[in-house]
Amino acid sequence: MHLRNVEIFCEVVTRRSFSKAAEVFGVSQSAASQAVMQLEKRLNTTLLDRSKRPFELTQAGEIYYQGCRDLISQFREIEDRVQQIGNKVTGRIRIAAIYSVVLSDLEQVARAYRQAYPDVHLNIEYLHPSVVYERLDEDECELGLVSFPERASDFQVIPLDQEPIVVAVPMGHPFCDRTSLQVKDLDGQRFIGFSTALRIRREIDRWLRQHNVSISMVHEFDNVENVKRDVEIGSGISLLPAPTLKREVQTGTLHALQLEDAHWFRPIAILHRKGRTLNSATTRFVEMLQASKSAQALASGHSPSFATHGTIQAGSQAQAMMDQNASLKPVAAKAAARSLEEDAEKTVSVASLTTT
Amino acid sequence: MHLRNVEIFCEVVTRRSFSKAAEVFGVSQSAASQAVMQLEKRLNTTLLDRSKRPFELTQAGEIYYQGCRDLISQFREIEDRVQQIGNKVTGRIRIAAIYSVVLSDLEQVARAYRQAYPDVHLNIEYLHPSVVYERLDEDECELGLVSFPERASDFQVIPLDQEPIVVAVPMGHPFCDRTSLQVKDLDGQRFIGFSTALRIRREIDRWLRQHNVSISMVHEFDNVENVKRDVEIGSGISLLPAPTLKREVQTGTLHALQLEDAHWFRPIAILHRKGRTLNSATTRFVEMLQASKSAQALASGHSPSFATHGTIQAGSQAQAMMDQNASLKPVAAKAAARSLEEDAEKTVSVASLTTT
DNA sequence: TAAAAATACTCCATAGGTATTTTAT
DNA sequence: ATAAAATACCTATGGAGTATTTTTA
Repeated sequence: MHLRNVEIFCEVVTRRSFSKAAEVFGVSQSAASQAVMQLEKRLNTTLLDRSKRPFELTQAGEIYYQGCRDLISQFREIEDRVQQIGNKVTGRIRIAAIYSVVLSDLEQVARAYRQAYPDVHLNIEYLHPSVVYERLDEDECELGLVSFPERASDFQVIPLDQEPIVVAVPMGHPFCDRTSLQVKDLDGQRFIGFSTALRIRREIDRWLRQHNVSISMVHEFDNVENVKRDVEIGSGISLLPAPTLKREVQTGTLHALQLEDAHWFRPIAILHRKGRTLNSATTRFVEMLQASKSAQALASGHSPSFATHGTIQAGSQAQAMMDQNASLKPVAAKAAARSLEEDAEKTVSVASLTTT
Repeated sequence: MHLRNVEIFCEVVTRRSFSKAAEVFGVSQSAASQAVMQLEKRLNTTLLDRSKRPFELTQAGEIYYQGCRDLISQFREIEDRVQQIGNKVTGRIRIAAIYSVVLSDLEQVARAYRQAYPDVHLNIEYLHPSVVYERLDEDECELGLVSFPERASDFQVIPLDQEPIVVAVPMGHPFCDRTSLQVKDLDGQRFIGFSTALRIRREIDRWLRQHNVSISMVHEFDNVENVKRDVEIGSGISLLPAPTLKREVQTGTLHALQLEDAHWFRPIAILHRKGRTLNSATTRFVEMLQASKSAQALASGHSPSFATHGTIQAGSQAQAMMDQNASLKPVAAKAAARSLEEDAEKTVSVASLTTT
C-alpha cells in the first residue's frame, strides 16, 4: 500500500475533488480515482459516498481521514528530522496567498527557491483572503500570505513588507504631468476602489476620512486586477499598493503618483499555525522571502519599514519603489548556486519527497 | 513509497536481521534488503551502518526508526477502527508463548482462528520465558503466554488456565500399576526436573518442602521436552503439568499419575502491555482462547480452577485432564463456520492487512 | 570459513497514463 | 447539458523472486 495513496485520499477529501487533488500531486484524475479505490479495496470498505456530488465521506471515510491527516503530517515531520541530519531540504510547502500579493515577486522567489531546493515540492495558490485564512485553519497549507494580518491567537504573524500606497491614474489624466500629489488633491476625484468586504478598502476609507478628503467611489471590485483595468479605461483613479502597479507602470498603461504628505502602507505578512512547527523547507522559504525584501529595500535605498519611522523621500519615489524587484534576481540566483553546490558534493540524484 | 517497506525496516531493526524480518513478513531476504535500500534511496541517507555485524543504526536510522515505530502502530489502529465499523476483523497478532504452553492447544485455537478470521496475520513464536517478557517490553508482540505470570505493573494479566501437576513415570516403573499417588510416595525418588532458573522448578521445590518430601534431582533441563525424553529413558520420574504430557500418554511412552492429596497447579496467563489498547483481532483471539479453555473444563466435568476450590475428583482424573482437548475441536470449528458465513454475506474477497 | 547481506538478473504485477463511458447535477 | 468521476485498456516501471557474489566476524 503506497503511503502516497493515503496522501492523495486526504487531498481528495480536503479539496472535495479528485481532479483538484490529482492536480496537486501532478498526476491524472484517473490516478487519483484509482488511488482512492485501492485504499477502499484494501480496507474492503467504501470511504466515499459517490452517489452525491460533491461526494460525502462515509463513516469509515471520516474515521480514516481524521486519523490519516495527522499521521501523514507526523510522517513528514519524521522525514524532515532525518533530512536535517544531512542538512538536506526536502518536503512540501503549500502556500496560500491573497490574489494581490505581487505575483512577480513571489514567483521570482519561488523560482529561485525551486532552483536552490529542487527536492521540495512547492505549491502556491492565489486565493481570496478569507479562503487563505480557511486554508490555514484547516491545516491545508504551511504558509499564508496576507495583507493587514489579523492577529488571531493561533496564527504566528511574520511581518514581511510595508507596501506604499500610491495613486494610480490612467494615461492622459490631468495628474499625469505631476510626479507626486498631496492628499487634498484627491478631494472630489472619481474613484475605483475595493469592495467594502476587503480590509484595504476600510483602511483607505479611514485614511481619507482622517484627511477630510471625500471622493466619489464610482466602481468597486474585490480584486486589484479589475480595479486596474477599470482605471486604465478611464473610469477614475485609485489608491493601490505600489508593487501591484509595477507591470502597468513599466508598460506605460498606468501612471503611479506618490502622496507627499501621507504615510499609507499596506502591511504584508506571512502567517502560519502556531501549533505546527515549521519544517526546515518552510523555514528556508520564509528566510528567502525576507531576504528578497531586504535586498529590495537596500537597492531602493531605504528600509522596508522606513515609512513607519516617518522618513519622507523626495523625487519619484513611487517609481523607485516599483523598480525594487530588479535587485532580487542576483541575490536569489546566488543563493541557488551555493545550495546546489553543497548538494552536489554529497549526492548526485536526490529523490523528491512527494514524487517518489 | 510503500508503507510496508517502513514496516519491514522496523522489523529488520528490532530483529537486528534482514533474514529474520523477511521471514516474519513472508518475503525473501532479498526483498527485505531491497525494501530498506529503497527507503534509504528515498531519504537519500543511509539508515544502517552495515560495516558492522550485526549492523548498527545510523543517527538518521535511529530517528527514523523511533518515529516510524509509533507511526505504524498508530496506522494499524486507524485501520482497525475503520474495520470495526463493518465488524470486520483484520490486522496482525504476534504472540510470544513459552515453549511449554501445550502446543497442540494453542495451535488448535490458532487454526480455528485463522479459519474464522482469514484476514488476520497471526504469528506465534515459542520462546524462553525471559524472551517472552522482553518481547512484551519492546512492544514486539501483542500477547504473551506465560506460566506463573509476574505481576509487573505495566502488564495486564489475564488468567487463562490452571494446569494440574501430575507425576510422569516411564513405562515399566513400579508406579505404573497405580492410577494415583500420595505425595509421600514421592519421597526418595530419583527426579528429573527443571533448572532452578525457571519459576516452575522453584514452585515444585517449595511444594515438596511443604510436604516434607525429599527427592533426589538427578537431571535438570530448561525445557519440558528434554525432561520428558529423560523420563522416558528411565532416568527418573518428574512432576509436570498434565497437558504437556498429553502426547506421551496417548502414544503410551509415559504414564501420568494424579496426586491425591496435592492441589498443585501451573497457572497459565495471557499478558499484554497496559499502555496499548488491544485491537479487535487480538481481543477476539483472547476470547477464543478463553472459550476453548471453558469448553475443555466443561467436557472434563470441572471448572478450570476447580482445584483452587479444593474439589478432588476420583479415579483416573489425570487421564481425563489429558483428554480435555478432544472437546475443543468441534467448538472452534463451529465458531469458525459462523464467522465465515457472516463475512460471506458482505464480501467475497477480503484483502489481508499485512500482505497487500 | 561460515553466515548474512548485497547484487545481478529475470519475470510478472500493477501503477498510472490516455481515451472513453458513466453519472450526478 | 455539462462537468466530474469511473472504467477500459495499454504500457512501462519497479517489486520481488532465484541464484550468485560479496562481506564481516
